[in-house]
Amino acid sequence: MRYSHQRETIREIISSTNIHPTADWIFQQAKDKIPNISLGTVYRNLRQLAADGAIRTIYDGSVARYDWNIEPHDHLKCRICGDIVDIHVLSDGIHNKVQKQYKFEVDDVEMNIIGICKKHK
Amino acid sequence: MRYSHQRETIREIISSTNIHPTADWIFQQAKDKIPNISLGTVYRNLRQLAADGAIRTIYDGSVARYDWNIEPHDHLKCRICGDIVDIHVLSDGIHNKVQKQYKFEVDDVEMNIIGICKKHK
DNA sequence: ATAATAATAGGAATTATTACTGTTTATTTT
DNA sequence: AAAATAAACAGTAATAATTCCTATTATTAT
Repeated sequence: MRYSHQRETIREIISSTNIHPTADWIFQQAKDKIPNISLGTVYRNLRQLAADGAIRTIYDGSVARYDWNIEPHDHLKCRICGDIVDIHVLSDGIHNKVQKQYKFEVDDVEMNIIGICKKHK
Repeated sequence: MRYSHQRETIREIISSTNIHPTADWIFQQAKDKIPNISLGTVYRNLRQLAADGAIRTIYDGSVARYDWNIEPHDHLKCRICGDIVDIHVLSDGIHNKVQKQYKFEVDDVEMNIIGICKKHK
């Protein structure tokens, strides 16, 4: 993958936040640094970075969000404020259990816990 | 919620399969029974049935699928054939752990395990 | 410095989903 | 049983997220 200023900018934007931004949020931020960057460029690079394992794609309902944290972890999503927080609750045990019990080769485990965060209850 | 023939047909179609169908698949099936049913009707009823707790909405990447199984359970998704299978691996322990550790009121836990099923490895 | 080609901007196209509107139909009231 | 009410409908337009296309630009190897 050849170097590109646009891609590096996108990578930096994602790395700088914990909000698990959408493509459009990233696009808005990127425009401050590269005024004529296009949305297609953002999407193409997000796809490439994810394929490359540099970032992780997470799904919030049906909209894609991006996470710089590529370590195995889970998400807590508040249905009042929409905040998504990284947590780690899943043990590696599940990975092995599924592998054996269902003869299923596990590549990725995505767990999203939806509810109400402490600020809103 | 007033009775409707369309809604009952949609409910039956979902109940009759384990493939976790998309709205469009349900629409195609429904047309065999009600030739002039419209896609909007399918979407409206899916939303109502889900809000009512009669069916569950699951997200396969960014497309919505529907599941008649409303008991707590998890999903195994094969990235070769796309099949989604219901499993139950998550203990209630996680629910309680999150509740206490993060003071987060858990409503729903969605876990999707992505990998390769035994037919394809 | 030049050639080869990956990446870009800008816009059109696609896909999934929701919103709108005049009509139909299930239920309630008379 | 007929009339009134409003929920649900079909058909279509609109929206949102994402991908595709094409002529141009930028990076890298020679």
